[in-house]
Amino acid sequence: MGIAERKERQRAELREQILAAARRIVTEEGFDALTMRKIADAIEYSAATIYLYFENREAIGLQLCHESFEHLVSYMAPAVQVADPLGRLLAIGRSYARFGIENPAEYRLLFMTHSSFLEALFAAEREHPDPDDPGERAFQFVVDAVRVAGASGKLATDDPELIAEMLWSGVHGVVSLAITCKAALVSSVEDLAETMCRTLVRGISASGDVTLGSRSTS
Amino acid sequence: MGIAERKERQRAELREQILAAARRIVTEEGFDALTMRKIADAIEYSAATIYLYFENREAIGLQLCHESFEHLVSYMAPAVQVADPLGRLLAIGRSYARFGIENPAEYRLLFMTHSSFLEALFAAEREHPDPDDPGERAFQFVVDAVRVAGASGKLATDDPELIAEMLWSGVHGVVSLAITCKAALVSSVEDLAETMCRTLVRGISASGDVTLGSRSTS
DNA sequence: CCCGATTCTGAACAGCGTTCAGAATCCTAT
DNA sequence: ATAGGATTCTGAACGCTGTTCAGAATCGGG
Repeated sequence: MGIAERKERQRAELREQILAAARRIVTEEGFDALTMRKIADAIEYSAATIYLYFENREAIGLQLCHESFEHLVSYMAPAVQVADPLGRLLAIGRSYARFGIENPAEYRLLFMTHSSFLEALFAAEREHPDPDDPGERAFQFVVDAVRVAGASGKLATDDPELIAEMLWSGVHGVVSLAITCKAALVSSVEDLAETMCRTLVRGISASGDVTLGSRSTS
Repeated sequence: MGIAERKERQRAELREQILAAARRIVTEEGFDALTMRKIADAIEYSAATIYLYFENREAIGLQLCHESFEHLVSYMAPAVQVADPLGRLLAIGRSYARFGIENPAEYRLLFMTHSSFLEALFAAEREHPDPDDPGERAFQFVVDAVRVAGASGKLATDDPELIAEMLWSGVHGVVSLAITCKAALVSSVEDLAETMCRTLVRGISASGDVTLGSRSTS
């Protein structure tokens, strides 16, 4: 009964084609420009067909988000190799910023979309907790790093989640502001991100002066 | 010849009605929900009439932005009364965050809209420089405060604009993240904003320990 | 009171997400 | 081989969007 397998495979393939077309459009023109009819043209099917594979436009965006979260994690993961607790936090911040700068469309989709996919993702996570969820992994990754730094007595404060969210917010601020309007900033995104990471790490460290690794330590 | 005056007054009044209706819709439902036909219903004119008073939907948003910038400045202005340079920076950060938290729709319109009114505002500012422009005033306000702190020798670094933009980015990160998805944050926006302001000021200050004013110093 | 200028509107255009009846295809069972 | 049910696909439509424009209505100076 290889027929059922083949049909399922074909179904999965078309689904993948839809996602590929959608991702291309989002990357090139942004999520607002993602149109069902545009996808339909790209895959050479009618627009109505897409609804046999995805509930609606939102569902396509959500799936793209899941994949982009994996992408983000792949940027941040290497930071665990940095042994020094504060250095690791610095490395995480830098890699997060680099992801946003190098993949603005994905970043916008993940963290800056009006309909807020993040909201939907976190709601889903709350209903069906899944430690393997990339979003959850990414956040826990930061919290853990803060915990390690706290345990080593190098932090001035002791609220891992608060500090993790502050670090996230700080770098997010740089990236999102740069994406929303580069014109409003005189400094380069790179300088801004680097300054932000260093300042935040310096601000949370127990001792005033911190030995900050070289900038290439991303 | 009071007729011309009256006509002009009536014209200005209708224009104001359009803006008032638009502001109400944006505040209650967000900019995406701002529809020409919705405004038309509210002011009891046809949708086409609006185009006699504004070039397009974007122009209405831009005008609302100008007014919201004034609103933002009114939040930050009192911070000049804080004499201590670092305390003033702290006060500015707090008041900026408070504006965003208390006026999320306005904040979103100013700094988080896809079409980026900020971009348009800065482009206009660049063509016709106007020191009285609220946006320009707001940014210069922060830069000046950083300069004062730098001149008093209380800063570790010496690049006023870079530092100003980093401070802006940091608080913007907190506010925008909270607006995009409160659900993703465990900490309260208020705690996050306060921690961010304190950490950033601590991070840029020359001496490690900073005497931070009480939280009510907004 | 006329007539040009101003002000306003209904209808239309092209585009959007989404739905649905029906056509087309495919696979199974006889 | 073929009948027929399930699956897959599509064209047309609905209601919505921003915007344009010809023409109607009003207004005010001469």
